[in-house]
Amino acid sequence: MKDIARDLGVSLMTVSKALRNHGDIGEETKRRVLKRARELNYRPNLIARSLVARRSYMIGLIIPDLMQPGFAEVAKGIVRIFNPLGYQIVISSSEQNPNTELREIEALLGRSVDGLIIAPAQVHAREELIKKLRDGQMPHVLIDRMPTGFEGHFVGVKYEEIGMMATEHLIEQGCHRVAHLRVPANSPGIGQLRGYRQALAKHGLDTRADYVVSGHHEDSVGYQGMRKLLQLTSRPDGVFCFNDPVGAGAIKAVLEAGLKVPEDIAVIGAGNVHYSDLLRVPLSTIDLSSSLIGVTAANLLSDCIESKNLISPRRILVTPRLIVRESSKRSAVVEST
Amino acid sequence: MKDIARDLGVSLMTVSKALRNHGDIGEETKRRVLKRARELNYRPNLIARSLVARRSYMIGLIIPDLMQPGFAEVAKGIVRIFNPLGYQIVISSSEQNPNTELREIEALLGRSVDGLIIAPAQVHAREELIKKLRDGQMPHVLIDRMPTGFEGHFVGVKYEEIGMMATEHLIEQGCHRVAHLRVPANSPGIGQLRGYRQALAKHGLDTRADYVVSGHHEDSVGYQGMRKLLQLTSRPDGVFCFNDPVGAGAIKAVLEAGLKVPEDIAVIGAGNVHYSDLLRVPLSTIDLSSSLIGVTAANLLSDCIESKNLISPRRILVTPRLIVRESSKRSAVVEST
DNA sequence: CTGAAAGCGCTAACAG
DNA sequence: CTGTTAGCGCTTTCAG
Repeated sequence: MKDIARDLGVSLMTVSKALRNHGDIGEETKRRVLKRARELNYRPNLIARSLVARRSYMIGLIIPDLMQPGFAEVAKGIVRIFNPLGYQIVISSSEQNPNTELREIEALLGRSVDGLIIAPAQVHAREELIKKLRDGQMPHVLIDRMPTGFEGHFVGVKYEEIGMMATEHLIEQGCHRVAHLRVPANSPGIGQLRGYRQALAKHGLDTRADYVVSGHHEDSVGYQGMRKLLQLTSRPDGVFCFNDPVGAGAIKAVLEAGLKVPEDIAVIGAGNVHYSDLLRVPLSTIDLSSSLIGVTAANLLSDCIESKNLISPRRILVTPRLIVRESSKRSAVVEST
Repeated sequence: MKDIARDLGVSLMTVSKALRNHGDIGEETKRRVLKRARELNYRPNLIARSLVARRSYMIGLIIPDLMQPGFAEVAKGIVRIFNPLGYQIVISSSEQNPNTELREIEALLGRSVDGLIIAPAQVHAREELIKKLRDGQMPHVLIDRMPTGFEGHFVGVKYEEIGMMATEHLIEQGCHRVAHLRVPANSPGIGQLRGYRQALAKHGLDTRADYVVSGHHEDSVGYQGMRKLLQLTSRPDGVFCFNDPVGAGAIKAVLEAGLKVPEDIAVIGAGNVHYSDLLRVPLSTIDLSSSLIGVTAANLLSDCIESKNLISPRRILVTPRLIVRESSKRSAVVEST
């Protein structure tokens, strides 16, 4: 920049203004500056600009795990909104660890990002997290899980509605003994369980404790949990699974036992991972619109950043969508009976 | 920082040094500074630090698509190496578009990232890309695809070996008519095709043009392509698929036609996406160790950044690994015959 | 329309 | 061990 000014015999300021076409500048001068800049392959130093402008045009994103398809989708949605707006995304992974999460937030704040989007590692967020966010003046939006005690912007899914929708669908397909395979201790899981119970109550069905099986690892709970259910004297005829991988595992267990899906046992998952269509039995599921969550959160955050006066906390819940595939399609059976 | 200095009656420099425990500082003074810093909830401004240190502790990462499981895995590997080293990752998506890619590189350079990891959008990279990277003094590593004419660091997979390995496996399982379903026009695809042909040649089998079916969309080529193959008078008895989704589609088509996998037609994919085990028929595959690619690239880049004198270009090829599941397991059949 | 002065928050290099 | 001086690359403010 100094070089350009020297070469053209004008002041630094003139160049600076020309480069940002900041009004008050001669047409002719501007053209000359721009031309020389291109020749010199000039590239503005965003770091310096950030320092004085107090605006970094960076957004911090913290998620528990990049490889969980849902979060990758969320991230993609966010990138798609912010990149064109001239923002870059700084991504960190909390690895499901609240301490790492806190450390990464700290690092992002130090970088003076313009805003923060966080998918919290835990429902029971450390008080520090809540406090740090509340007291700081950093715009932020939480997504996916809503930690207890948090009062700011939030974008998520109606997890209860997922449970409700899935369970009700099974009931409508003629299931009378609906079980639930779950991974406990996270906000989605709790909401889904609640929805499951509500649906049962609504249709006058019993909630049996042994029909709810919890496991710790997504990978195993579907298969192992289903095997447990199969041993019950009063075997369930429908299973609502926490997510699609669990559902896939459940189907595997049912088929291995020589039973049929959905005739003997109907199965539904949640998340609509894109391969659900290719399973042994195509899996019915509830679509969570993760990408929409990302987009919505990004737009909300962008509003917060632009608007001078702060926006009062908004809670946006995206509506889940039922997707019916083979694994729960019993209506034909019911009709022909 | 100024506040701390004032409060303690010391100079700015003293504070600065204490904060970074930069030798030459009194134990006592240091403790006092650190204490006051904590009280004031001081957080160093990394932007300012970057400006003078000419080191941003940020790494730029550009990938074609966050949602492709392979790239998410790569990204995770990179994050896992760099976060603990105090680096943050700025992520951009090229959306498979060379222009966007160029624009994002430009943006990242402007931010003075310390290094760049790029999974190029195209094999035939724009000359601009090559030139920009070569001429700039920005450390960089390319991954996954190696653009023609590029001469810097590269980390990828031996795509030929994938084709070779998969095809040879099918042959060893007793297949004599091995077909290949592919998505053309990208570097992995070309390498795999070459490996496929080499394997056939090595075992004295014909390469029939109608056994190689190309499609444009991953989602459809597996299913549609397989249907084409099934109509051939001399039907193949083994199919090597470009990746697992294609393989899953192929299996679907075979089963629909009333044939059995692997007895009538054995199928193998590539990529080892984690659900391959849950398909109608568990899919054999070649594991690409995407995570290892990320880790390797990150380590290499980190070396480049640390070392003063530049490292001569390195090409690292990760070795793929055969994973045998139901979809290709015919040996039992062969043995019992 | 153009430019001179001051400073963003921090640090490297040296002098006390 | 501590402090002074200078400046990173850019922008804001205000005076020509």
